[in-house]
Amino acid sequence: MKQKIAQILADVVQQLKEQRVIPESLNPRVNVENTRDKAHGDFATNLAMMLTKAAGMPPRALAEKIVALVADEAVIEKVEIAGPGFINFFVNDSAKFAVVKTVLSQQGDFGQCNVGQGRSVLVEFVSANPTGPLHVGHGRGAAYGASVANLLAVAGFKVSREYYVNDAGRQMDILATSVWLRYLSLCGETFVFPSNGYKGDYIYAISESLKTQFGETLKRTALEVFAGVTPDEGCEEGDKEKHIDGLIVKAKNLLGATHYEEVFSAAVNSILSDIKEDLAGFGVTFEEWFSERALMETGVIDAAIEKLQAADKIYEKGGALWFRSTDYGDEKDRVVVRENGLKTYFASDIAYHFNKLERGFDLLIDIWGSDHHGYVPRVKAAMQAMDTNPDALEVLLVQFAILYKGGEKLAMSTRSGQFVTLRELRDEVGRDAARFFYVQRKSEQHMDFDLDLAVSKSNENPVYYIQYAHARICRVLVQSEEKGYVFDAEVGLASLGLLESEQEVHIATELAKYPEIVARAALVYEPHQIAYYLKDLAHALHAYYNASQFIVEDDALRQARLTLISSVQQVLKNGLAILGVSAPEKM
RNA sequence: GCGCCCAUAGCACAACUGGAUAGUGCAUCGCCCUUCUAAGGCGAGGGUUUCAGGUUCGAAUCCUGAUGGGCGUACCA
Repeated sequence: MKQKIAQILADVVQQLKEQRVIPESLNPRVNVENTRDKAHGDFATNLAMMLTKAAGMPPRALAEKIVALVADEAVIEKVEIAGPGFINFFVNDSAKFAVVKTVLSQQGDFGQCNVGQGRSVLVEFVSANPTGPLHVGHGRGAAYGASVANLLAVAGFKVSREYYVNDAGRQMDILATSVWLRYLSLCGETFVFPSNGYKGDYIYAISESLKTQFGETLKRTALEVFAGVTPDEGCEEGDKEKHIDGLIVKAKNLLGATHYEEVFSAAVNSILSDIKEDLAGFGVTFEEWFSERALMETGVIDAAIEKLQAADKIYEKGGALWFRSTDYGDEKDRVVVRENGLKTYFASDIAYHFNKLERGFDLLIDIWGSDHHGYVPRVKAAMQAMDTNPDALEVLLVQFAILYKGGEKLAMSTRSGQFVTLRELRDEVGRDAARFFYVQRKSEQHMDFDLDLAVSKSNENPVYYIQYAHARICRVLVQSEEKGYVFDAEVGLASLGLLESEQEVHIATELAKYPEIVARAALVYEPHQIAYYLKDLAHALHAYYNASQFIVEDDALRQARLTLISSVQQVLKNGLAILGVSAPEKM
């Protein structure tokens, strides 16, 4: 309907050009909007106001000229000029109900569009280091990323979801060493655990399975482990960083490469499989778990550095290799290979993003915590230096959720082991409520997450309001059957003309908005728009439910009403699916 | 210091990306269950969109400045 009006207006613009009211060269964007106030009709355009300058006449006068040119269409009841020069279109009620048939014939496909034009997109999200369980801070990125991916898929993109696994580097060595030290405790050794080690309970769990698997073959005495290592902080001349690094070296030397590797992979695999399970339980799945180690071992990183060297984008200073990111507007140049010969995380990332494009994706979407925002310019710089288009990368930043409990702000640190895990949140409020809660707001908006509220008053979560609307429809349809009525959508569709109440017309109007909401939300990566839309649609349904009885004796009227609400049921289901929320048949 | 993000009702957030009288939920107050689930509906109150300028037919939205908050500014990951 909206497109139809846009088409009519485009024709009008053409005629205005022929009449030389506006210059031939002008190509105005024709805006058609859904009106907020029904007094303004169903659709409105600001065309007259936009062209007022080019035409050299006041907006209302131009509007009159435009209205005179609008072709007669059966679906349009009347056209009015209002306010400063808006042109309002009033659509026939019967035309509004046409959407019901579309919904019922397209079913799960209703709302799909082709703004993606089949372009392939890689959505990388969560990508939390496998050094511990996911906490509620990761939850937002997970819920947002999964919804964005679903949204893009519905909007006609070919979507792949990927989790980048940082299974290399110092943090992983700290993890492996922490696990090994806990294992030594289990073997009866006593010592002070390093302040910079990982202290969560899950470390013990891994150590225990290590002990089950290897017995005491990995045991070394605390004396030989700590001999010659820089003391921990708190001691004289102590340094927590040097302390843990010293322990890592000792772990590697005392265990030997093979055994160290066994501890290392036991730790990573255990945590990673826990993360996978956790995310799956949250309804978040990935086509690919991309390993940083694999990137290193297959020489992709070295190849990337060589490519940059060949392009003269790398220089040496102070024993380290630097990338000239300032050539591309970054604040300063960045190290890719450190003085000690180790490559930085940034080096991996250059190679990783290059690799993504080499895999043939047209668009790359990275979802990062907003604390990484300073990282965007250097990655884009690298892409440019690698001779790829930096605009192919879209970085979506997600503000961290600030947790409150009992009015207090909660500090979160993986290292200290004191945090609320995503799993705990799910256990407390449930998957649906958590998924919905996270995507209710714009991603770059700060979010206050009051745990007490989430737990104690979970009924306040609007997700129940939407699910309730869906469940109500399901129950009505079931009860209609139980009363011996046979639902026949064909009869219902033929009888839609009987529907004329305010609530019924409103529902039809809402249903018709869904496809364009999806398209718009997808283009700007804003799943919260779907959440808000679903609230509106649920509200329209609840209002209707209270105003009219659906299961009535009059066969045609009953069929018409049931047809209308079953199309609402379908759209609620489609929308909730994008958000990863279930559509229960009863509550 | 410099850079990025944010600021809307008591609270948490929307506002079709520049449109008409700024909306929704919670909270507050009043009404509606012998009728398909009251996890619902109907209604009321609540605003100088942080402040000051600017751009134009028109600004919560764009520009400049100020104020307040978050984050970043590593040869960490």
